[in-house]
Amino acid sequence: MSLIDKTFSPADFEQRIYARWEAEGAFRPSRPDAQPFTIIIPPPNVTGSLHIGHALDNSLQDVLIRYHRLRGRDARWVVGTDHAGIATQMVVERQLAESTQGTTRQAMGRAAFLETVWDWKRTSGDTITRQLRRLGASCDWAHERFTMDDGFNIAVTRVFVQLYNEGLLYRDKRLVNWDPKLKTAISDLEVETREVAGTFTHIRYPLADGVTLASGADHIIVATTRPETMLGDTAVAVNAGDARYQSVIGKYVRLPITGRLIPIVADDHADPELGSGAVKITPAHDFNDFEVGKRHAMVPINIFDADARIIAADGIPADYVGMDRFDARKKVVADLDVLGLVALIEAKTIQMPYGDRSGVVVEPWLTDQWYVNAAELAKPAMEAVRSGATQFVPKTWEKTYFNWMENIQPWCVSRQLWWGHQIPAWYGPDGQCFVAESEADAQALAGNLALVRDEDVLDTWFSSALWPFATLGWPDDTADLARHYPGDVLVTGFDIIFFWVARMMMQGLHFMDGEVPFKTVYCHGLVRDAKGAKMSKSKGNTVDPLVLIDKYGADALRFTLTAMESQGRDIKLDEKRVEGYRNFATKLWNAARFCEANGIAASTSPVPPAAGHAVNRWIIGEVAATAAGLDAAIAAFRFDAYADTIYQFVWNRFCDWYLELTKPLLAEGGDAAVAAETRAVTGWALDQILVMLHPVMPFLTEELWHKLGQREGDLIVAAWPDAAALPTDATASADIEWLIGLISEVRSARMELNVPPGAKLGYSVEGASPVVVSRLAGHAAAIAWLARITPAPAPFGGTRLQLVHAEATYALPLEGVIDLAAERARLEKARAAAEKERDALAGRLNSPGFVEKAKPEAIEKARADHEARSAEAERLGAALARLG
RNA sequence: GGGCGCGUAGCUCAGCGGUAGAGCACUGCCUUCACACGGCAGGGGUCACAGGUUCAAACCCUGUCGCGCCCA
Repeated sequence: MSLIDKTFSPADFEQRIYARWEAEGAFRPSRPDAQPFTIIIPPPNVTGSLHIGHALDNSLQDVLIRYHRLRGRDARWVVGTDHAGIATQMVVERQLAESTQGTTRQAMGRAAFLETVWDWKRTSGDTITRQLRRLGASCDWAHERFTMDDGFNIAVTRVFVQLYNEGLLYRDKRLVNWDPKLKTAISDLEVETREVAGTFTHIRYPLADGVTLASGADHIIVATTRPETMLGDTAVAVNAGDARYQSVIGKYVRLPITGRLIPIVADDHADPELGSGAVKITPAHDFNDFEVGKRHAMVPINIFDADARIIAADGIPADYVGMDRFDARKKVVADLDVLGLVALIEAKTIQMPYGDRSGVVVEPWLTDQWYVNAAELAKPAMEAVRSGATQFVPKTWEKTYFNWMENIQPWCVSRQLWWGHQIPAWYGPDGQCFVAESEADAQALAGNLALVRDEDVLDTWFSSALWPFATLGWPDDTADLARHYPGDVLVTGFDIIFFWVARMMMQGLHFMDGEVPFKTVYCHGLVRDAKGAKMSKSKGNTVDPLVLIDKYGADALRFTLTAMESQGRDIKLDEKRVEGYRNFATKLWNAARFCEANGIAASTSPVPPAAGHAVNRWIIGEVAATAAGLDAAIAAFRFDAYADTIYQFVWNRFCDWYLELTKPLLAEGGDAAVAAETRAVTGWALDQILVMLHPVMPFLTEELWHKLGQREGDLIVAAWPDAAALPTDATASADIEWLIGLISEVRSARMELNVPPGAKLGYSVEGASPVVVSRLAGHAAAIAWLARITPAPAPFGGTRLQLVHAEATYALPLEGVIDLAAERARLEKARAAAEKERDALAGRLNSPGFVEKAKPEAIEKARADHEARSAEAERLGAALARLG
């Protein structure tokens, strides 16, 4: 047995312990007959590093995995990383730009660029997985996956081809959100709408052919936040019911600058209440206008290239061509102004779409892209949640899920990037499309046509959506799949319900014969700084979990995040909390040192030792209650309750009372049998603490587990206490609660009267029931040790400290130094409190309706409490009377 | 505009129908033979506001005010 060091220093053992667990395969012990418990990790970006959000997400998952592993289940935490298409490609491109050569991917070519990304993945790809190990995450590393490994590539291709053949995935020309910086299409979800200060430009469009409005005006005023798009206008729309414009429907306006004639059409999109009631229609660059254009069979006029620069479209003057969209905007307004056509420019807060990765304004742009029929796939995904096959925790997120799913749009899955799964589609010379799992298969479909493969790759989330089954070997029919699909719980942030959770639901149900990918989705909140601000690098308020781990230990960080996780609410992380839980770890460490120094060692059995002494019987019952509380917390996904329950037990019960109450029992000269029993029970209880705390503080508990004695195996695979099977003793419990109450009363009274802490006093007791008399005798040593009072029968009266506890009155002589006024004040205060409660209870008992309508337990309790408070008030009154 | 959530001790949060809780912070005492990253004791809350339901409301219902998030 090794001695427990005087100082608790987590850095000394955390990494050593983790390495041993991993080397021994402890994260996934062979349990072929056990019920599986499966969690799939939200795969972190392969080139990322661990941020505090990961720390939270993975701490919670590890708590669940370790708990169920301790409960004997075949716990498997499926792990791996995501290739993170756009994010990774951006990182590598930035590096290329900043490198000495200052090159670009276009200059390198696709093959060379991809080789560079793979190199980067190989060199930095294990950063995050190393950091997850520092956190203590007990993942199944032996089967680590990557969304671009060979097996995953097969799965992605299979899914793409099958969805295509089922008509659920198709190529279409429609407006997409185009990111002119990244030069790729992005999905609706990757667009974030921001409110920015902009302008609303009112433009006069001259009516052609001499027609006029009802007002006599020779022009129509339209207003726009994006004047440059007028170069691509194909119509002006007015509402059919708008009297102002009746006369011009079907007529034309002469579009300024371009000189084109465009029709005035009637369409409900034009709202008479808004602005002039007339709107310009640019089908190629506005989602609403695109729909208007379709209704009126207009041919959209695209005015931008991929960089959002003006192209030589119909009627656009040559001096505009090649101009950036924002420069073009200024020029359009200037040119219109020269023509006298700018009616008004007003400042206005406008909603602008931005690319979430690039941060530039997204352009609606007409291109050919691949789409998934999400609305169709969403049907079973919604039904699965409605039926309860998959449940969200907290339940409120189900509403969010339904709300989005019910309004789901076609999912644009093609990206004009290089890093990712290249789309398995080939084109013939005339654009004929062949979708197949391999070029050979495509060629077989195409016959003799020369084929060219689609250049684009798939949205990263397309592959992430397959994570719950592709990681388990799909499309092969594997044993892993049979055993671990569906997963038990998915733990993730609410912010990726749409991106990821919903899509896993859709793909999982579709490709796994209607089986959901997971039974429960636990959504946690965001980690914010201590003041509640969102953490961001630009604000400089980020907290690096590894810095906290270095400073306080991984266990303290894990405990903090677990304790602060109360069902989905955002976490405001204050380093003081981490410090506090490090102190808790230290407390337990020192308690274990104390045990070791007192000859208390590892217990040999999960069954509690036979115990006769009340304090020992009591602590065994307390362990049972704690285990039951922890079981309930896990069942309800109350991580905060889990942390709180074990914290209170360890510190406020085990350390503060049990270890203190048993000190006299272990003292020299005591009953050897009782001492032996106490050592055995203490060792057992400490073992149970280590087991019960292990899911949250795995390193510290494993270290102590071995320091306390020879073990057959590691704590990580030890046995969780069976709460229902542990003996509880109500009598012993009442006994010890009485004892704790008495000691607390005595201490409190001593403090209030400034009795020197070390002073030992005698006491007399009056009104003690036989039970109390026997308890006073039985616990005399503990009372002497902790309350510093010993029996010294003496007549009541005179200058004594008096206190009332459990219907008995105790009197402690103070050798004449008692401050009578202070003692009187103390007793008065206690009596007033007792009387106040007594009266409140009487009021309730006498109030009409209470006795007739309240629950019997409530009435019973009120009566008992009333009686106790009355008796207490009387005894305190008697004590006051004796003071004189 | 639609939806969701939150306003409880100085701070961060539990509690969600039967006498207001925790951690931190604060005050006092204690270098007592596990622990000063500690021990013991203590102060501090008209549970945002206004109505309603109930024998009983921090808790349920309605409304108001304030704050946050998501979607359009």
